[in-house]
Amino acid sequence: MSRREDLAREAARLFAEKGYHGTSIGALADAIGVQKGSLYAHIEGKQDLLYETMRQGAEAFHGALDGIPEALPATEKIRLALRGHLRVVADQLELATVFVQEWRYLDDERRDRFVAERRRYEERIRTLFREGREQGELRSDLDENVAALLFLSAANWAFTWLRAGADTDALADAFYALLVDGMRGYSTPA
Amino acid sequence: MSRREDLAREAARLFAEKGYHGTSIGALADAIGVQKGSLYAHIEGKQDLLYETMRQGAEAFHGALDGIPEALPATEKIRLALRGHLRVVADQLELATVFVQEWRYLDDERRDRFVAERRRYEERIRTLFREGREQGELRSDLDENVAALLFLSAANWAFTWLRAGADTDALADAFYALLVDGMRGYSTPA
DNA sequence: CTCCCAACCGAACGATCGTTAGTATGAGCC
DNA sequence: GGCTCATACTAACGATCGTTCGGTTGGGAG
Repeated sequence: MSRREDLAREAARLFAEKGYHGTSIGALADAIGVQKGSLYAHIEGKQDLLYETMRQGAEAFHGALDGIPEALPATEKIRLALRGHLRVVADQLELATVFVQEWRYLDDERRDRFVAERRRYEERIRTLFREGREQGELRSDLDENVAALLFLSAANWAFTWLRAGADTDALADAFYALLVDGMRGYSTPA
Repeated sequence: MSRREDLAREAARLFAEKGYHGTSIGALADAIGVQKGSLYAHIEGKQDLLYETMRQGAEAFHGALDGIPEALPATEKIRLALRGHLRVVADQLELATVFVQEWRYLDDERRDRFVAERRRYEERIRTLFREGREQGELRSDLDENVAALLFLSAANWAFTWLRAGADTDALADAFYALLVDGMRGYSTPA
């Protein structure tokens, strides 16, 4: 692993723990075991490290969606999307934490780009629910906006309670079952 | 409104927008229209302002739960709890934003107390779902932990998309309907 | 052996941070 | 008029911030 990657990883760890503004370049240098001035051989500035983290995060989350076969039923794609999202969060908890919490400290231009990327992700999720309704898998009066919002709430909040090593597939399936079948009725009638 | 309350409100606004570490005492003083040294006639330190915000937040959220009659069916209490939570978020968006995002910057002792308060809130929600299951309103195989987690995810994520003035009761009911009846089956069979 | 080059050091920069101290103003009360 | 008290000002404090820069180091390539 290159020194630059070391740096980015340690930065993500500290940003997740103390926040972007709560993490000083000096503290980061200490964590690496180097004088703070030395960091500038690898980065242009502190913003670089935040941006790098966000870029990796966006890639990871979109990548998880990309791995889902287009041909599957919409409900199955929803289940796999939830699995994928939770897996990314658990596998790269610090990355996910920064991704959800610290994006607003990107400088203006980069923040705009980030928000656009996130919108695109949300739209991909919303599309799954619309698809499920239109193809008769989900109830015909389903509001895809509310459904997607509930999905994304569960997904985006996961960094607060998920721990590395958790069985994210089982957790995702539990969430999925609740979303699809509800808390009142009995599970999937045959 | 007292000067101190002005200060707390403006601090919450800035903390919500820029984060605790991203908001300087100087910027806060500017927003009030006063020299930064003058603030110390009203506060002991910057931490005070954060703590004050958290205290108000905890009070608001617990207060919303307190207003729910104990005698109602569990499912109805769940619906009202969701209504209450979203109403607090929409009515005091900046307060809620700081409450969810900035609590980790409290100093150690206060943070511990905050986390305990939040745990208590989560436990109150979990209890509602357990009650619903035990009294036969909700399915007998319901995992109250997963159910409460889904509820709290929707509730805690709301600050990111809710806007002041929204019809939070309608939104809460839409969430509630989805949670209880699911996305697949048709709504409440008669 | 020499040269290169990435990595790092050590010191310093100006800016900004949260906080303190001493003083001034002005309204309300006796 | 004298007194208190909340409010605010000005100036400065030491600490820390992100960043810059000239010099040093050490291992690999030629």
